[in-house]
Amino acid sequence: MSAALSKGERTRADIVECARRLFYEHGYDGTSFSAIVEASGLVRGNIYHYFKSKDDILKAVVAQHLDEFSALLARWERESTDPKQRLLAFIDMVTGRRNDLVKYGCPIGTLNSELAKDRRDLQQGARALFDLFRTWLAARFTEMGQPPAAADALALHLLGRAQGIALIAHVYRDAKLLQQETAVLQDWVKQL
Amino acid sequence: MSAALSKGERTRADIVECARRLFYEHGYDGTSFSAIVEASGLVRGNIYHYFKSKDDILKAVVAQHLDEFSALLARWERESTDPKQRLLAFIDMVTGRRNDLVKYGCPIGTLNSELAKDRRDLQQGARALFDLFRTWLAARFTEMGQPPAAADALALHLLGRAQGIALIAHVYRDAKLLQQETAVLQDWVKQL
DNA sequence: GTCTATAAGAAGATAGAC
DNA sequence: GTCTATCTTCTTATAGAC
Repeated sequence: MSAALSKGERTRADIVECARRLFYEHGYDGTSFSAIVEASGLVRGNIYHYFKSKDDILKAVVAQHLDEFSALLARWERESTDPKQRLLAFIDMVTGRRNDLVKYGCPIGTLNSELAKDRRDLQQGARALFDLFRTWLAARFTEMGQPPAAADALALHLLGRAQGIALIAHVYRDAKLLQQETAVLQDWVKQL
Repeated sequence: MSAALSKGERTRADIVECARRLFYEHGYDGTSFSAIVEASGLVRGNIYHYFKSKDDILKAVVAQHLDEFSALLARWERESTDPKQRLLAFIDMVTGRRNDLVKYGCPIGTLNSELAKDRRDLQQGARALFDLFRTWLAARFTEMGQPPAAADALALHLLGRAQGIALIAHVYRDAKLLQQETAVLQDWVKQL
């Protein structure tokens, strides 16, 4: 439950939301500052009033992602107490977002992949999004009786499988491939 | 066995090799034309004598990749007639290249991932690199008695697993994670 | 908090001399 | 085939009026 936003806070949130969508659809480097200007309906100077640089906007976008995914993970924990069901909720997210995944790839994976090559400073922040899922998934495997090291390995395994599926589906722009592979991943979870 | 190259052909090949390395290490968009100029030791105008645009250089880089990977696949076919051993050769490539994979990601995966967002024209050419492996891997599953549709699905599954491993290892810059996950993938192949 | 104007540099690409 | 010089456009960022 968040408090009502002041005008300034609303403007700031609007900028972050526009940037989040543009960064996802076109990549960080592929999104010019002017594109954010146009999408937000504001003017250049105004945006610089809220953020001192484009890098700064990305940091806010990553923070927003962290908030939203944290809320999602909390919801999955509320919706079921069975660790397997919780893991399946993770896979359901992948199938549920298949249209965007096919068009733009995984928002976390493509962002980290882009930043990892030449913007390691920014990637370090974006990697927190991986850590969020990695930790949460590992906790589910711990619930299933796995010791810590094995739980972390299984979490990374699942995360990697999901990333591979998203990448292949993105490269081939094919939702059927995504469905086909998530089914295999579901079977893997069920037989654990 | 290739014929000796003329001076012009050598210069052209040098440009492609410099660009290939830069595109891999810094991404396509992250590599400026000036960077290719400096790395090749030539001057701007000279490079434009061989390629009419930066996009054109990328197409030549993709073509070179296709040549090299085709040669690699042919070698794996010579080195063993057992389909499982051939699949394991594919995984051995991943572990063998772990240092570069950790630092720069998969040359095929990161290139396609970058281009798929906003340069679909170029990505279409780069996707041929995925098709090369997809077709070759599917042929191995066919050798193992799988019908065509299943062989293709298994090929994409293996390709996706390898991509996921490369991405995770790249994001965390961790060769141990790569080793850990390739071991799991080897086990999967062996139990087929 | 909003806006205009502009700085300062880097990008890809071209023309034309040698 | 090699080179210098330049064009145009786009980039992020800033200064300062209102």
